[in-house]
Amino acid sequence: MRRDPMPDETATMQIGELADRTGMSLRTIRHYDEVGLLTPSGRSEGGFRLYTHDDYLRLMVIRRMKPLGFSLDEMAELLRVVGALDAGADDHDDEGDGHAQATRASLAAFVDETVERRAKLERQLAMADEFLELLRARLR
Amino acid sequence: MRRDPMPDETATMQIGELADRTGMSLRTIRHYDEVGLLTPSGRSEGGFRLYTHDDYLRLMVIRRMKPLGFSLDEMAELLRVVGALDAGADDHDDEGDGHAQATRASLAAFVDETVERRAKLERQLAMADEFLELLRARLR
DNA sequence: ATGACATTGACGCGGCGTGAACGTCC
DNA sequence: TGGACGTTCACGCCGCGTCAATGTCA
Repeated sequence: MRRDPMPDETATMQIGELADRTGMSLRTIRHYDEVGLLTPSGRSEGGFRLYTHDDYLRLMVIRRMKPLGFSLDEMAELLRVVGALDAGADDHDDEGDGHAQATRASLAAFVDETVERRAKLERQLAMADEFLELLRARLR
Repeated sequence: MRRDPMPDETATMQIGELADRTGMSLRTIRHYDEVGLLTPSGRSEGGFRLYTHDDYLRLMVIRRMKPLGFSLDEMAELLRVVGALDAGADDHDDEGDGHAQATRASLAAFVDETVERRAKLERQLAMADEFLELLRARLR
């Protein structure tokens, strides 16, 4: 009934290592815990936050979302939706389950939002270029 | 001794029109006044802020800088430098004036900063794309 | 016992959003 | 005289940065 091969099945790391590997600050990671965006999978006896590889993956997803300007709440919601979709991935063939339907729908909505935000990012890049032109013109 | 042609030399507008034309909120424009980033060129008898076309241009420059994530203080400083450079534009040929030299130098520094920030924006765009891929993979 | 690493408060800050109460007047 | 437009407080919010005092132990 095992699934993964076996390399370091239960390996965990503490906040410092997670910070190094993701490039996020300690404070940021703790803040994500405070608001429930990224809750450590465990704690040591003494109370140290312990993060698994999955936690790491989750944080990397969050990191990729950041530039799009989603609020922490929105990120949490999106991750919840994706998770729900994965959880129900082993459903029977075309078993209606309108529940999963709704999940897919809201994910699709997120995709649309993301596309819009991506477009905005591109416009910002264009503005940045205009600005650079402007500055360089001054320098001759 | 006139310089500009003559269309509406002294025309001014109040904050609402400026907001419409630049796409910035009233609150934002007022805030820029509060912190000294964009001070209205005049006030009406009753105290209404009056903006000139130059004020409009300045705000448009600010707007283009925003995506780069400069702080309001940095923007003010940059605009000051550019202004100083323009003011001294009618100096004699190669008149040393090490003062203007310094101004050009700090402008060049700003250009470098801007290039870096632009690069960061591009990296963010790349992350956004990675994220979109990720989402779409979930949707099949 | 020491140092590297962690913990929980708690305050601060930038850049506005959002009223409320009130004055102006393109 | 009314309505559209403006004014000045002033508090609120988000996403952390930055101490400070203290505890843990990969």
